Amino acid sequence: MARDADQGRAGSDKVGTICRALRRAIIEQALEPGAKLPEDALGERFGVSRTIARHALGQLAAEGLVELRRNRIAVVATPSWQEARDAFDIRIELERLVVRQLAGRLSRTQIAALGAHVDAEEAARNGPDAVSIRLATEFHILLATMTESPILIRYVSEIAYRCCLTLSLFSRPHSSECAINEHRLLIEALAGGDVDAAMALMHDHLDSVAGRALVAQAKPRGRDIMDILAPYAATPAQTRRKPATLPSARRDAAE
Amino acid sequence: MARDADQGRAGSDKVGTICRALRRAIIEQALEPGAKLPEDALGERFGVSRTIARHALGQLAAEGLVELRRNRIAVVATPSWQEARDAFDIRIELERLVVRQLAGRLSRTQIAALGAHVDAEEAARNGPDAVSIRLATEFHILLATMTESPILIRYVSEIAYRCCLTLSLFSRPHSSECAINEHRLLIEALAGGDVDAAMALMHDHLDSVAGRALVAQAKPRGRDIMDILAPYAATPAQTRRKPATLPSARRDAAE
DNA sequence: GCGCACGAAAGTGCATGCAGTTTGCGTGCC
DNA sequence: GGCACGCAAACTGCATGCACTTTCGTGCGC
Repeated sequence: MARDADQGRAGSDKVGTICRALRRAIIEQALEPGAKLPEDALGERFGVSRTIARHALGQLAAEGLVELRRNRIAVVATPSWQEARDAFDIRIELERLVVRQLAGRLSRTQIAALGAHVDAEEAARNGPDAVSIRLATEFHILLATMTESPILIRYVSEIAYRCCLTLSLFSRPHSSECAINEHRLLIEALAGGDVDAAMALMHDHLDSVAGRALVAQAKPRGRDIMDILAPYAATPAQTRRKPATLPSARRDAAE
Repeated sequence: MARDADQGRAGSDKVGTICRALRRAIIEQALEPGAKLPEDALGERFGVSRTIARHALGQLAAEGLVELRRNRIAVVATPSWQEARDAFDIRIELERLVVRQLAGRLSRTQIAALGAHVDAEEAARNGPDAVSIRLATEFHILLATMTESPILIRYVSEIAYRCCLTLSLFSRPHSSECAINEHRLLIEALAGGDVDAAMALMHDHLDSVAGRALVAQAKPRGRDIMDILAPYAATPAQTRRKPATLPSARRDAAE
C-alpha cells in the first residue's frame, strides 16, 4: 500500500501505529473530546517509551485531533461550533474536488468496492452509533483514496476525521439512514459519469450532514467550561475567551 | 497572535522555531528539494538535541515539505509534477473559499494591510526570485489569516508552502509582475464585495500561476531517478513505483 | 469553618546514550 | 583496471534519566 509514510504520517512504524490507534479511538468516541492523553500512560499502553508517544501526539496535534498545551497533559481536541462549521465548509470543497476527479473514471472494481462499503454501513446501522459514524467517514476516505492523489487523500482524511470528531460532539441521535442512501445515490452518479450531478450530490450530502449535526449550535454538551459559562458570566471581567455564542461576530475585529 | 500552537504547529516553542526556520529556508530555496537534513546537524545548528530536531522534521513531514524514510536521512520533499498539479487544484478550491468568506467583509485596516503587502511585493520585484516568490505566497497566507478560521488558515498555509516548493522546482524564470497585478485586482474585488468576481479572479490567478509554472510538465530537473528512468525501463521487472508519466493510468491496482 | 500556603506527586521538556541500519571507502581478488 | 566484499563512519530508532512545571492534597493560621 504505497509507502507507509503516507497514511501513517510519520516515517516510523511505531509512531504510525499509535497514531492510527488513537485516531480510531477518537473517532469512535472511545476517547471523548477533552479526554486526557498522558505520555507515560500512552507509552506504557502501547509498549513504547514516552518519546514515541510524544511524537505520535505531535502528529495528531498537527492533524487537529489532539490539543497540545505546553507543560500540560495533551487532550483530545474539542472543536468549537464555529470550527466545526468551518471544517465542514472546507470539507465540502475538497470532496467536490474528489468527486469531480472521479466521476466517470471509476473502474468496475472500484464501484463494487464502494457498493460493498455502503453495504457494510447498512449492516452496521443498528449497531453502535460510533461504528456507523466511523463507517460513514471511511466511505468518504475510500472515495478520496481512489483519486490516488496523496495530497488530496491526506487532506480529505484529515478533515473528515475532524468532522467526525465534531459530529460526536454535537449530534447525538445521528440519523444515518438518509446518509447511507445519499452514499448510494452518489455512487450511482459517479458511475454514470455525471460530474455536475455528482458534485451537487456530494455538496448536498455533506451540507445536510453538517446541518443535521450543527443545528442551531445545539447545546455544547461536554464543551469547554468557559464557553458554557460565558452567557452566565455577565461580569465586565469578560471571560478572556472567544465570544462563543456569537456565531459570526468574530469575523470583523481588525485584530 | 492567537495561541502560538496554531501557526507553529507543535506545542513547544523550540520545535516551532525550527519548523519556521526550515520552512522559510525551504520556500526561499536556500534548501533545495532533495537537500539532506541530518538530525544532528539540525540539532547542532539550532542548539538543541536530536530529539527536538527529529520532532520538527516529523512536523514538516506531516506538512509535506520534508520526506522521511526509515533509517535514512530526511530530505526536502521533491514533489512530482502530478503532485504539484494536484496541490494547485486543491489550493484553488481552498482559496476560492477564502475569497468567498472575505469578499465585502474586510475592514479598511485589512485592505490597507493587503495593499501594503503588495507594495512590498512590488518593491522586491527586482530582488532575488526567492524573496518575491515567498512574498507572493505570504500574500495568500495573509488573506487566509483574515478569515480567522484556524483550520482554513492552516490548510491554505500548508498547501501554499507546498506549491511554493514546487514552483521553485519547476519554474525557473518566475515572472512575477503579472501576479502582482492580479493581487491588486483581487484586493479591489474583495473590497468591492463582489464575491463572484473575486472568486473568479482568484481561480484564474492561481490557475495561471500553476500554468506558468507547470507548463507541459517541463523537464523534471532534479527529480526522482526512478521516475526519470521509468519510460526507459521496459523490462517486465517493473520499477515497483508509480508508472509515472501516465497521468491517469496509475489509478487502479486494487492494492 | 474557611482560606491560604507549602510540599509532594504527577507530568512534561529535553538531552544523552546505546543499538541497529545504512552508506561510503578501502582492500583484495579476478 | 575493474569488481566485489567487508569494515568503519555516519546516521537513525528508541529508551532512559534529569530538570522544571503544574497540580493537588494537606496542614496551618485566622
